[in-house]
Amino acid sequence: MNSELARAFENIADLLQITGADTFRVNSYRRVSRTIRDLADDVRTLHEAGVLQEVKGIGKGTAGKIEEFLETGRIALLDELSKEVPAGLPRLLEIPGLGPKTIALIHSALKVSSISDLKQAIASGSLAELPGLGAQSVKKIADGIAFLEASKGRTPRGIAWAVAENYLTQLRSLPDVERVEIAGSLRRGLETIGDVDLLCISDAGAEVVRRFTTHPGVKRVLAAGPTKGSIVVDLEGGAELQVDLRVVPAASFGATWQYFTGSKEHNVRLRERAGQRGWKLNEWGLHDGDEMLAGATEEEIYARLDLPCMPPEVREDREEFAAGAAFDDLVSAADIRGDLHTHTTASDGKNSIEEMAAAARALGYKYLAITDHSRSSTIANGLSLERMREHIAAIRAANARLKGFTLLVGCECDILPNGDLDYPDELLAECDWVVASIHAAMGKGGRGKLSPTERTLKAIANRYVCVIGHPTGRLINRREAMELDMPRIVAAAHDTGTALEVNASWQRLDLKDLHVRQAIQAGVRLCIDTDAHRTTQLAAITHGVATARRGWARRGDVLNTLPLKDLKAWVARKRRG
DNA sequence: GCCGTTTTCGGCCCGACTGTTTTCAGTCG
Repeated sequence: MNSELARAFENIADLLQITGADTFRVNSYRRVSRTIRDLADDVRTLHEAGVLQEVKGIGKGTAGKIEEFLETGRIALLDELSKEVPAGLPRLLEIPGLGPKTIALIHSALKVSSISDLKQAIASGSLAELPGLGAQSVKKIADGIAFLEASKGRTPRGIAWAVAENYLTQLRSLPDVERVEIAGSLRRGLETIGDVDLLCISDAGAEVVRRFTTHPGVKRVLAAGPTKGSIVVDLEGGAELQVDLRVVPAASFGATWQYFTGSKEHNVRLRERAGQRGWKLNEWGLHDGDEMLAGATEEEIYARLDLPCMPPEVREDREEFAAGAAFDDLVSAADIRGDLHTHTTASDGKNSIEEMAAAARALGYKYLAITDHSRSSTIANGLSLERMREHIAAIRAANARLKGFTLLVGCECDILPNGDLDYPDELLAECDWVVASIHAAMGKGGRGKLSPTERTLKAIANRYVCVIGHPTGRLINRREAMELDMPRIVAAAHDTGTALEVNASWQRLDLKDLHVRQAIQAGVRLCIDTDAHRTTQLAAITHGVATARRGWARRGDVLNTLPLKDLKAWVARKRRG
């Protein structure tokens, strides 16, 4: 219900924008849309409790429209706007470089109402003849269409991260470059990225930008000036990704880093706060008239505004400005003492038990759970009862050869379509650690089959199950999450003391940030695990940590920050029930 | 459309860049 309503308000905002409505009114609808999407509770619940208008950003007008939607399934304003504006027009807003004013112009002057119409108008030359548009603008729009069609939406963070690291390394090797950092949504830990933002301190801006834009991997150069360079690179599968570089003086680095890290909504709040004190905040610093109050570091900017220094992952204008919000003990990668979901060659992994253990040790871990697939995951070479018993012995033997590091015997046990676990309790009892996951039959259930929610609840009720692996089953940009009743699952996890996983694989990031927040607010423990199928994937823990931090997870919320002794005590308590 | 320790009207974040202009509008982050 929430996401449906959020989409409706987003549509209203798009349509209003094209019809030339007041920007502030448009922004109100966008804000309401985002607020509803982020809501932990169902809007219907809030409506029935009569507290809808207590939510910040929802006023009399939008509350009325929510009510209208709940009662009739429609919103009259949206219906009217949809009649007025051709269906293909809002899609044009997605074209970079093309905004509402130009869209309104080309629609009224040329009857353009879709991307294909627009392409024709470009080809025929009629677009270039419109007032205010010239050859350059038309080229920019044509490039924007090409980019939109190639980029296929947002880039998963794992892919964007690799691109960013490549350019970081290149830039850091240049002379006259003092510092280079990642900004933007990548720094904030988002699961998908629009473009990569890089920031550097240097006195030789033009030369740095020249080296950046002439790097062998560059496909197109969008801009190249003394302080800014912008390029497009190719990704696998024909997709493209934009990378922006900005060069700034050291005195402004903190302000610019803060500014280009965003989010936009967070920055708006921050500048409002500066304004309330009679100051001005921009990308160059925090100013009182001509006097610069802060700018070299982010810490001093937040401090001058009487705020805790906010970790990038919480800068979303959710509740981080609320009084008393503190972020000192958010979980960090350095807190993680072991990985509790990994695979070996015994099932579908690429490395041996010993190799995985060595790689985990190299990361500074104290323990590692080997959790290969259970018998029903035939496609993943799941282990039969007999093979699992041999595997248990092999893990124990490997562990006996290790000093100062512990291998835990585990399994990733399938949750079957009827909600039963794939191994009998006697075998689960022989394991130190049990991950239970759904891998097949992820549809709705029905015809006597259990729903994913009911299957998960049944698994949670088993005392040997320590954690539910990748609970929603989504694959970013490839497979939708299962339809789960998350409040029920979170409540059951809390009641039974079962943990929920934050799967750190960048294809999954499951639980996602908002679910993390729901879970920890209910007092549920998390495990941040990589689900590594090879040694190199263990390092991806950072993506899971970022996701957990976006959900405001503290060190104490995450089981695998515990020393081994405490972790084992936790398992023992869970088994006693 | 939302909001209020300048509170029911009149604000609502800010600057850079670009391309088309001859003083500025549109777009972006």
